[in-house]
Amino acid sequence: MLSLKFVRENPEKIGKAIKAKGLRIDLKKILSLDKEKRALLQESEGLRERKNKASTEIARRKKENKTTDPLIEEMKKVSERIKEINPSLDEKEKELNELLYLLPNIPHPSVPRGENLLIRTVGKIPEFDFEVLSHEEVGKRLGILDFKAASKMTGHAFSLYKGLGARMERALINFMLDTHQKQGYQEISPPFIVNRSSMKNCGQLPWLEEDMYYLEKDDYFLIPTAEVPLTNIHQDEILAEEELPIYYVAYSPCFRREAGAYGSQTKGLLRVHQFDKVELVKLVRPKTSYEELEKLVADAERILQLLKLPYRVMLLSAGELSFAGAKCYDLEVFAPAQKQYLEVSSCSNFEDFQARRAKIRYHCQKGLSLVHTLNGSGIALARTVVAILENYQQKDGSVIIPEVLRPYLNGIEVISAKDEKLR
RNA sequence: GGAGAGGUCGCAUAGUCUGGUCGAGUGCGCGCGACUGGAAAUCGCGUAGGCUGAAAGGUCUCGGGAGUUCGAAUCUCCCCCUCUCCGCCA
Repeated sequence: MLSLKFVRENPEKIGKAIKAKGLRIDLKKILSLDKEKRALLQESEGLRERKNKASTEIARRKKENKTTDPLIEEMKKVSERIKEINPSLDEKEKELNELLYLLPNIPHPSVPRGENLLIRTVGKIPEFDFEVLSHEEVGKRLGILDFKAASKMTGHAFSLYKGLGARMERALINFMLDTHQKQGYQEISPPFIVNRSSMKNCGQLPWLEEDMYYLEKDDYFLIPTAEVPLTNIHQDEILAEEELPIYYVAYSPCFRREAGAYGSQTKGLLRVHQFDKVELVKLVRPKTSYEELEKLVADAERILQLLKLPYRVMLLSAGELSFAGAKCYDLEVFAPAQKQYLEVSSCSNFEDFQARRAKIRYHCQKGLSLVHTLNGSGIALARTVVAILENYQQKDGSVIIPEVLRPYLNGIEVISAKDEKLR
């Protein structure tokens, strides 16, 4: 969320951000509401001042056994006036607050206006002397992916991993957690269900409610990413400066309804309602946050480098930026059978947008300041599996297991249809 | 799910019965200072935030909300959370 003060002083900037993100918000209404609210607040506070003064006066007089009746009579009237004003003040405040929650973050000046910007391409795209199969086909032939079973027990766009498929999934999770943990991220195992305010704090709400799995009985949500629990660990806290920066890593399944996404990229594992992900979250001092963003990207990239998968880094344009993000790099892994790059990580700096909502502050020389929050996938699993199956496939239908994963799989080097025993 | 006890300024607690000099006492912690060769101990001062304001100040906040009252941390109602016991359960 943006501060009201900022909104008051920078309506043009916000207008631009709203336009870039394709939202419809009545900014003028916010500004006029703010004015009205402040006028009412002034009157209300003046009345309260009188009330408080009279109150202590009444107390004193009572002690001295003096008459208080005229004062009480007067205060009855003042209280009535306050009660007259307050409902409309509350209403205005509430309305204003709701509108404020709709405002997106402002893109950082380094964010491109038009197209996404290619920052770098890393790794070699493999060449095949045979026809490359899609991950679905590879997975089906090896018996490690079973979409039919998943759709029977649940529905469309769910996945089921079997045997070495399931074990590779687990290996990937452990490999990623270990790698990041060694880089200084503290491992967290959080709830996968969160309440409404945690979702609001991260900026998932109010715009994306339709994309969330919602547990109506409890007013809870299945997390769309571990960003939500991780970012909320310190909600409503004032941290000591020495505690920063804080780095967290967590594995979680991610639940997304993907409302309205039917038809686009829904084959196989490309877009599913539940996928595993290892997530990185940082809480940092504001002046270091852009430096920290670059390091975050590097930390996420390391996973792809160690897996020896070809990928590219994109800097998202203002239009592609998420609601809460100020700057975001996407990591996209190359999938040969798809003949395209797949997004496996978004690394964003939210500046103080989430921290303001979550009230995460720290003591600094100036007094109190909001922290900056960042997060990035490190990395999303389903599409990584796509990339492994497609990049590491061999002519005979088998798939070589990336070296770094072998220690997590009892040294197994290849997934082959013949090796039933291994599974 | 049932019964009980709680939720107060970093932590621990006082205040709630008996409404008013309580935005709130004390201890610990922390900061500054004194004492010291230096330190410990001791002593003094300071130490929650929001909004508003140039500042002085004003105002709001004692888990959240509603109510009673001239006046609510304190009384009433609803909700949330924590702890203990019981039930259920991996």
